[in-house]
Amino acid sequence: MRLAELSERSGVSTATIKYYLRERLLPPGRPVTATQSEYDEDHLRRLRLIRALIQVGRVPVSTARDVLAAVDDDSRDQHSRLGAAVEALPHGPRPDEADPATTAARHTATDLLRRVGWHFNLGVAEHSGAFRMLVAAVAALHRLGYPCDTAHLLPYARQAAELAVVDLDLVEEYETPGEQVEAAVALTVLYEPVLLGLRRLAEAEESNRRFRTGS
Amino acid sequence: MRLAELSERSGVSTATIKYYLRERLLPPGRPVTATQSEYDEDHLRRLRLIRALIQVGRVPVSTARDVLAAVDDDSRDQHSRLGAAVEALPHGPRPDEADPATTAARHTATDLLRRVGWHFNLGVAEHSGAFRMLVAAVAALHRLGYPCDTAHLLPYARQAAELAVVDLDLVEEYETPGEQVEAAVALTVLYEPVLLGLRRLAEAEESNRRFRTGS
DNA sequence: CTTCCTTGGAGAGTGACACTATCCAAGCAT
DNA sequence: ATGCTTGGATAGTGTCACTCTCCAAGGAAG
Repeated sequence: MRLAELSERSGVSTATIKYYLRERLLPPGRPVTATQSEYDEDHLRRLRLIRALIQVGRVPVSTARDVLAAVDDDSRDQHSRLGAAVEALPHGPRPDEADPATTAARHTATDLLRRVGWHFNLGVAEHSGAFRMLVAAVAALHRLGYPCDTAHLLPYARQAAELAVVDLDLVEEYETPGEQVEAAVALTVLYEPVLLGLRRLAEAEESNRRFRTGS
Repeated sequence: MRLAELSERSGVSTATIKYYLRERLLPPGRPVTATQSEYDEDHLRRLRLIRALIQVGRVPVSTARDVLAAVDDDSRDQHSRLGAAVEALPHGPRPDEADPATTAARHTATDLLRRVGWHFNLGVAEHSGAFRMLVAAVAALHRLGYPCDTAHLLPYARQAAELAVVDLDLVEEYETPGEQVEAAVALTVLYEPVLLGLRRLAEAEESNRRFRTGS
C-alpha cells in the first residue's frame, strides 16, 4: 500500500507518518519507483504501536525510537531485549541526590527489595530507571511529611509481584521471541493507564463508601 | 520570610516562584511594604506540594492550579472536594468515539465495574476522567490485538480495590477535612510512580526468573 | 502528448508548555 | 548618597510533536 492508504487505515495524517519516517520511528517502505514506496501490514501494525506508545503511554518520540530499536534488536535474547526496551522508557526526572530525603528514600527502596526477595533487582537493577522512579516518588512523599517506609510499601510490592506473574503469563502465550518482546513492551506501557484508572475508580468507590453524607 | 528565603528553603528559583504566583498556583504573600511581601510555612508547604505534583506527578501547571483550587474549596465536604480534585488531574487524551475499538472497550469497562461491584462508579463515574483513561487504554490494547476482556482485568480491579482500602486508611489518619483532602491528592498522585516503578521492577525480577539463560 | 494530481523528501513554521531573563521603580542597608 | 534587594510585569528561550509549504518525479485521463 502507499502512504495515503497507510494514513487512511491507521487514522494518522500523511504529514505525521512522514515525520515518523524522518525520525526513524517507522522503517522506510520498499521503494517501487524513484518517488514512491510500498508499505505492508507490518508497517501498519508498527504505526499503531507507535501511536499507542505516544498517545496512550505518553512516551516522547525520541524515547519511542529507542524502545522500538531495542524491540527490533535481534542480536540479544528476549530477557536482554525486554530489559533494554523497558529501560529506554521514560522514568521521570532523576532524584535530587543533594537532598537528604533522596538518601532516605534510597534506603527505604533498597530495604524493600531485600524484604520482598527481589535479589535480581538488588544486584542488577538498583541503577535502573524504574528504581530511580521509585526513589524520586518516595523522596517527594518524605519531603511532604507523608509516611512511606518499607512497611507501608510492602503490600504494594507484593501486589506488583502478583501482577508481574499475570503479565508474564500473558507474554508467554506468544510464540516467537520477537512477538514476546513486542507484547511485553505493549503490555507494560498500556496496562499502566489501566492500573492507574482502576486505582482512581476504586478510590472514588471507597471514598464514597466512607464519606458520603447520608442518603 | 521573604521571597529569597522561600526560594532557598524550597530549592525553587525566585523566578519560578514568581511564575507560580503569577499563575495563581501559590497564594500571594502578606504585603508588608509597597514592594515586599511576607511568606509563611504554609507557603513553603504548598510550594513543595506544587513541585511534587509538577515534577514527580507530571501534572501540567494549569491543571495543578485547578487541583489546588479544589483542595482549598471550603464550601464542600471532603468527598466532594476529593472528587473534584482527582477529576481535575490529567487523564490523557479522550478516547476516539468514532473507533469501534472504543465502543468495545467501553462495554468491557462497564461490565468490569458491574462484576467487581463498584455500583457508585457504575452510576456516577462512567463519565469521569479515570473511566475515560481506562477506556482509552483498553481500546488501544484492542486495536493492537492484545487480549483485554473483563476476565483479564478482574485481578487488576480486585487489587486496585485492596489498594484503595490501604490508601483511604492512610488518609483517615489525618484530623481535619483540609488535611485529609490534601493527603488524598498527594497520595493519589505520588503513589502512582511508586506503583509503576514497583511493577516494572517486579516484571524485571519475574522476567529474569523465567528467561535468564543458564548461569 | 499534455495537463492535472499524487507521491515522497526536506526545511521551515506553529502552538503549547514551563520556565527564565530583563527591566523597572520602590525600598532598605551602610 | 549609593548600591543592593525586592516584587511586579513583559518578553524571550528551549523543547516537543507535529504541520505547512515547497519541490521535482511519476502516473492517470482525455
